[in-house]
Amino acid sequence: MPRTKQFDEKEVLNKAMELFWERGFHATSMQDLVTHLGINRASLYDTFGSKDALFEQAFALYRSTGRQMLHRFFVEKHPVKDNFKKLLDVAIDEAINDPAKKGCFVVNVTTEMVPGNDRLHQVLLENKHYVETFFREQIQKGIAKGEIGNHVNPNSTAEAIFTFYSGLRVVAKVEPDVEKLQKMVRVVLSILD
Amino acid sequence: MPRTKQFDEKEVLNKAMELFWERGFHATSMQDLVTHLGINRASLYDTFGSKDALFEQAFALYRSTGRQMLHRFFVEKHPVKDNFKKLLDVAIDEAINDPAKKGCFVVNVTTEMVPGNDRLHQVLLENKHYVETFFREQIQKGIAKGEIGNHVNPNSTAEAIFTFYSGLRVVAKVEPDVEKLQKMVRVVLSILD
DNA sequence: TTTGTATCGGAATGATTGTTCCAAAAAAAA
DNA sequence: TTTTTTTTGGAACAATCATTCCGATACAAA
Repeated sequence: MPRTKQFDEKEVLNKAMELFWERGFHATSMQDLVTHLGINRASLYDTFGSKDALFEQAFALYRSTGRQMLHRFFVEKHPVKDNFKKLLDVAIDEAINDPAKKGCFVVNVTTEMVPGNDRLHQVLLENKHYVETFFREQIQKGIAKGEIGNHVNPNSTAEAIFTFYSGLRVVAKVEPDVEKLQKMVRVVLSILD
Repeated sequence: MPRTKQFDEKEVLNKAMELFWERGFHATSMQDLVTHLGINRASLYDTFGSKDALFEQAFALYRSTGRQMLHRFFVEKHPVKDNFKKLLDVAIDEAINDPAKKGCFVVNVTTEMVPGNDRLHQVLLENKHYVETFFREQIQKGIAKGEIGNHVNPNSTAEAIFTFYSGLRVVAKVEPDVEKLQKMVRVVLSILD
């Protein structure tokens, strides 16, 4: 009986994610969204609820796809350090090739919404622990395989890489210089030696 | 002849800096500023011009005091690595002891205003080069004094520390855990060995 | 004390904010 | 074709946005 939706919900959410990612929560108005998503105001509210709810869903989509990519990078048979290098190299490529200079949505949300939004703060904390745990496990595998010396502290090193990664996505916004960034990554990854 | 100002301009600018630093540009309204600074709306516009101009002045104040602190940390007679450690330790202390969790104003401005504000982007680029140059010079001094091995690349290592520092101030917003942060710093500073 | 000028408090501006509402349109089922 | 349900377009909402304006106030020089 109901009329069919004239737009693809996932497609629209993707566009909303891009806009929030680029401009942030406060600098993106519902009018901007209506214009860029190409759907009606009422449809936007009917489908996603509110600006806050839409933002939350857009951010959830980003983290979800981010985790999928993360797992895709870490190929079991490759040396662990190579996998980390790949992860950082892709971050550099993204920074260089994105004319919009969006950076990392997670980092952007951290600096914009903490303090002020406890709900998102908790999401960010969970995300941090998830990624750090993943990194730690990878380092432990590397140690077990003999690729990484057992003098390396898996916990602190995982946290260090997570932190450096966050910083990389900030500074790459300011100066997206491939060579500088790559040389820098090489220096930092020496903590795995 | 003119009536004397009933407020200290520097004091007011400091309060404006704190508010912008904590909430960011877009989430801080002129009404918020009028309320928190304790001065009149008209006085605010008469003294600082506009919201944009006030923000720019507040951000300039932050960078100015930041540079002063930077130079104060690096005591010539101390080992260079100790000076870097002190810099990062103070960043940790600030993160732990600031209940407002403001983070770093420079990082916040980077993620909020780039892309979108070319003027601030240029300021951020200049700031990056300034700090990186300072770091590089310190590392070169360390090498000259024999404290740091000459296999260390001053340029890339300076950039790496700048990047890690930026990341530190992001993740410390999410999880201000002293011990974790300190252990992490120790790991990263091993790139100077 | 008078005069001239800048500050002050607060109202008023027009634009934009997020959100709601409603009549019209459209599509699937009867 | 008729009925039913939802989407759609756009107007309308009150609140808030940055900014301006003005009469009243207050202070320093004359």
